[in-house]
Amino acid sequence: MRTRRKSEAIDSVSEGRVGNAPQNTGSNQRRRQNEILDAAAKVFAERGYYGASTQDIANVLGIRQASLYYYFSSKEIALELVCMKGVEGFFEAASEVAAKKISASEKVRGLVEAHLTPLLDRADFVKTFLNERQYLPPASRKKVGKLSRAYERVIEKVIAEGIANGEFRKGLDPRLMTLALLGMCKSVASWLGKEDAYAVPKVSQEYARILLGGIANSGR
Amino acid sequence: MRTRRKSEAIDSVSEGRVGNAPQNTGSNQRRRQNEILDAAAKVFAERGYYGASTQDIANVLGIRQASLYYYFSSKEIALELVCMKGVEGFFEAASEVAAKKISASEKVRGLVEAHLTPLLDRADFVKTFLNERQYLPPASRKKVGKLSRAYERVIEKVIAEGIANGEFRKGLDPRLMTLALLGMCKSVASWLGKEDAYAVPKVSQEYARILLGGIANSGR
DNA sequence: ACCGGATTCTATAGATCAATAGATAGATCG
DNA sequence: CGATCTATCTATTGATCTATAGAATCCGGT
Repeated sequence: MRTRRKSEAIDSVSEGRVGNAPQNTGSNQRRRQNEILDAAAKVFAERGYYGASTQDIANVLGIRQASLYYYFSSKEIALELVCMKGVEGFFEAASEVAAKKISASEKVRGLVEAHLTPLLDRADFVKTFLNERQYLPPASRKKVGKLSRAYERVIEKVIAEGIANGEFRKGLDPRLMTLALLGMCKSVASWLGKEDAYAVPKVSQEYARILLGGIANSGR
Repeated sequence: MRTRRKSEAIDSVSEGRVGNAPQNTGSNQRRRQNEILDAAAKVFAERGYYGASTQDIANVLGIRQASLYYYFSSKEIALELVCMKGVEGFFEAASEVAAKKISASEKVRGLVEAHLTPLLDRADFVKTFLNERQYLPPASRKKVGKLSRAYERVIEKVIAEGIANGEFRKGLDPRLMTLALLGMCKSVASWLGKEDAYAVPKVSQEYARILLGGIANSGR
């Protein structure tokens, strides 16, 4: 069924309760919700939002497909939550780096590292955010996009700052540079773990170096 | 229906005939096939392979869903053809650049340009190749992956060559650098047309400059 | 041991999807 | 004018998908 809504099931995300389940005495429910989200993230990251069925998610958990709906009122809401968890932290981490009293170059290093580090422990959420957010319903996409754009603006500002203080070259376009940085980093999610010679610390170090100094042999 | 096959419909791609249609007197059929492919590419690029229905493709063309099967025996084959058309040319164009008698730096510039230029007139095919090839059935994925890896090797070789002749710095990892270049370029497909301040020539010039010299203000 | 809420299950609705079968309109050519 | 080929149509099949309804089970507290 594509669109049908009549019960009092909660459709939007609010106060951690997502769906029509009553709150529990302890935090068991919250814990279980996170397990379900983990499974959803895994399946979304692996097969894409439309390629993944709610049945697939249930299979990961070893429960029945319908049982998912005790926790989530729709597949779309699950996607929204996974995407939010995939993007949240990016803005904060980047803001922290940007606020530090270090050179713009060092900030760029920090930004790359901050972008790649979440791949270590939340890869499925990050990948889903990066690749599947386009399939969110408009309202959710707006919410996620807002966070996303704020994050981009932090990066742009660091670049602009570096240009202003002479650290970066004059003609550089902050927006285009931001897109370049994000593009480079985004693609890491797709091959990390497959290209097993490369782990996050090495990649972030090397990528930052490329962005800052290029590949040319300027030394000696 | 997911898997059903019993008629003599042609399942694999061979000699331009894809499906069970008899060949035409003229090239009308070939032309029509390309129109259908264009529509499929458009829809795949827009909504993803699983997010796009054969009905969507038919709607673009103004014909009935079932009519598509006169030209293509399955949705998967259409995806394979779109992906092949999206990747074909990359290897050749890159090989041409690599064979030129120019410096490695100029080759990198040429490689970036060669990667971004197809976005001008085949954006939907390229996007589908980049984002949807993962959903190909194993046999097709292998075929596409082969071309894809050959392309990557051309880039790696240019980088390695530049390191060997001292143009690029010593510690540089050709594979990682290739992934960086491809990542940067791949992401362009997702925002080109939306970030309307940037067109392909400007982007490829700027991206090549970032890769080669970085963003640092080394001059003066 | 029992009660009541929490959680999962069975069963099914209703919709959509890819693909097939066969009919039919249109063109081409004798 | 009739025959054949081309391209599209109508109609349908069977699978699969999201979501709902309501029954069954589990489990902690008393």
